[in-house]
Amino acid sequence: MPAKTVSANIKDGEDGETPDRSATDPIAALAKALAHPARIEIVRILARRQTCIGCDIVEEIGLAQSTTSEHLRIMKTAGIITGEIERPRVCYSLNPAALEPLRHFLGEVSNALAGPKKD
Amino acid sequence: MPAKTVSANIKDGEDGETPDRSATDPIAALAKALAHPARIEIVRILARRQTCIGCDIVEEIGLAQSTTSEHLRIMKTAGIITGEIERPRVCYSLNPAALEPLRHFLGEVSNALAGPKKD
DNA sequence: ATCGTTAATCGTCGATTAACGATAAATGAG
DNA sequence: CTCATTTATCGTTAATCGACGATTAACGAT
Repeated sequence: MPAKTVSANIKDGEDGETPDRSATDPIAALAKALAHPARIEIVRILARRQTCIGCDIVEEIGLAQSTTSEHLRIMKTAGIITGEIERPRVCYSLNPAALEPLRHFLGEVSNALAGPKKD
Repeated sequence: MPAKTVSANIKDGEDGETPDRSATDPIAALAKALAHPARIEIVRILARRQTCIGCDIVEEIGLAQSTTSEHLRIMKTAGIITGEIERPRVCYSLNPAALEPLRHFLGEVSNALAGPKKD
């Protein structure tokens, strides 16, 4: 049995059974950025008060400042939030557009079983 | 499996700052179950051919059988897929309803910034 | 110039994840 | 019964994650 690793078989546009993760990786990356209760909570906070927030997030989620900063960094990297510097504060805002690929994916999945008679 | 989440190491009744992750945890758990390219790919496969699949998934995603089985287990635990035993095979199916909380959450987030005319 | 506030970063530690091979269980075929 | 097929599970290893405290950087105010 040819055991191929997930990353090893992504070489070029070779034929055969190249799983083509180029489309699935961004979705997984988005899901990963949301895969923590504290980060979901942060998104909720930012959705509630769409005005930028500073260190209030730290207090509200009850984790250490450094830990919270790390969660913010992860979501900033994923594009889910943006941080506008306003020394010495940073105003965080939600960027819902970044979540669109994930939303679209979930919609596709639901549709696939709802009406697969389409061609 | 989620031994200690954020809410686990927060003392209760300390200063009345209980973040209440009871609503965010399920969302994060769903995101976590999707937070891997191979699992996204599996969902895609099952959405494409809504008929149950067996070991074809193993071939299609190109990972070892044991690794694939683990990914299937994770998504089964999250309720995203179901596995009907049909010895010696297992027919996997998608359960889109399980993704509803995550879909709803993403919708809420988008709406929050689209129409925050409420106060 | 010094202090206070706010964020980001570094280093560390324990827990979890992801991957694999090997093995076991269950069943249909010969 | 024996073999082939398919899946789940065990044990292991390397990598990543999540949390924290301590430190640093950048300002505004005194």
